[in-house]
Amino acid sequence: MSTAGRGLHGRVLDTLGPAITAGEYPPGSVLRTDELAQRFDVSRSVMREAVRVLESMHLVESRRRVGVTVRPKAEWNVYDPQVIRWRLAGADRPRQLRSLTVLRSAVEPVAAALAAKNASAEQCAELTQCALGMVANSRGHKLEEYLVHDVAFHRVILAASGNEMFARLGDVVAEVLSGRTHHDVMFEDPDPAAVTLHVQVAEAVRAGDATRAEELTREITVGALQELDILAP
Amino acid sequence: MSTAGRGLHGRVLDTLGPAITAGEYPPGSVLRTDELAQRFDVSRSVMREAVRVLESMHLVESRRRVGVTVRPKAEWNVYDPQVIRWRLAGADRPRQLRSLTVLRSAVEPVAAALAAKNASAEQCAELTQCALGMVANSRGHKLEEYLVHDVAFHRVILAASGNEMFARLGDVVAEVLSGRTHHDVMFEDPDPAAVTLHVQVAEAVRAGDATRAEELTREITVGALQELDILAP
DNA sequence: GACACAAAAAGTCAGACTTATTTATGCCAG
DNA sequence: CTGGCATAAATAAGTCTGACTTTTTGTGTC
Repeated sequence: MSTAGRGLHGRVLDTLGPAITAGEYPPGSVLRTDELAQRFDVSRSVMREAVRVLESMHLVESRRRVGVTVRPKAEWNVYDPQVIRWRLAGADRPRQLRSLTVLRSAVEPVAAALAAKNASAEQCAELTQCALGMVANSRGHKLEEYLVHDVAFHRVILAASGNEMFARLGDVVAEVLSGRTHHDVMFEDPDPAAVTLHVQVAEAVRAGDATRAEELTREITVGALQELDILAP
Repeated sequence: MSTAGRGLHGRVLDTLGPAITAGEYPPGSVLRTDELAQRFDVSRSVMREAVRVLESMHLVESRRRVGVTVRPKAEWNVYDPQVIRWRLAGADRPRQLRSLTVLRSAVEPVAAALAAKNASAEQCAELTQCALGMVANSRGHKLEEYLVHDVAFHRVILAASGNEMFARLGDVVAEVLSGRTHHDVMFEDPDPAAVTLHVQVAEAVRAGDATRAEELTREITVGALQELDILAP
């Protein structure tokens, strides 16, 4: 996955992208194309292509006579899937995971409400399949199988909302869920209450009950927030 | 604004980007770098940089021996500000505006709730200033002045939430509000009820009342949805 | 049907040249 | 001597060209 070896400029990005997003170069740092080309042992043309990509992500700004300057974090295109992956792979992974989980808590309930209104018969069936798959793997250390169905479930909800902006957050949710299972807090088996909620959401969507689907999904996301101790009582 | 004349490759993107996002090239269409370079009268190096940028936006995919193929809309990085601008400038502007408004309706209430908890004294003051500016320009055909304060208001809310993902949606909200004033439905003067709601949100945030700030903001975004006839009663 | 060959297009590189921008210089006036 | 302004130099990105490499696909032959 990720940029992969898609050409030499991809290799350069694989090390330069994570370095910048990790904050190794403070905002305002100046890099020179020629120097970078030497450092990575590539031609200037290749390095220029890499810089152009970083520039399109608003990670850097290239100006004549001054060089390639690193932009402050506040200007980065933090919704770029590549940037998200780089940051999740880096040191501030926990902070990133929190931001994304909060975003989920805002978006998914609304998406579920829309899905209840717009989901096709196929999508309803798929949703039920996913929920059943979660139930089937909710006990007995089958975390990987559970994760697959969990990710699929949320992807279907977001896609069924009919809103393309929501649909494109499927990858983000997948990263968050995957991260929770693989790196962060994840108990032996998933919370049975959460599993039940997913089943109920599938039912609500099939029944076309937008309010109920939204409320149930909100409970799911609240649970995700609590797992990360995001809560001000 | 936008990519501007930032080099020759920027010029190329200014016409190629809008063309692709407008759907002029159906998904799967094949472009050849050399041909494009000739068409735009630039060198292959410049053309390659432009293609790299389009590739990083997931608008196209470059493969050896086959060429530069246009990706299906579902794979585009629709959160890229540049892509958003291109699409807003094109034919499916109405659809795009609807998608973004729905996104707003999901995000802004949650952001307001967080802002009530996290906003600094300066941000509270700024928020009140914006609300007052909206009131002052709510009557007498001062739409431009009103817009400025409206945009600033929502930017402060999103920034004060303390969540970077929310904060980066400031530009998106600005585009939506600006679009509403300049191109789409906008009555002689803003809805007085909406103006009042903004003032009340500012008060709620200052008072630290998260629930009230969230509910009031939800009313604002519901109004925005109604303006675009997004409602299934 | 398997394998080898040929064509096509992107990918890479090296070097020369252009252009914009910043900084330093130097001149004249106050 | 100092301040400001025009001019010149230095610098790094930007651009172009042409030759070469590599990968992938399609084709044709055995």
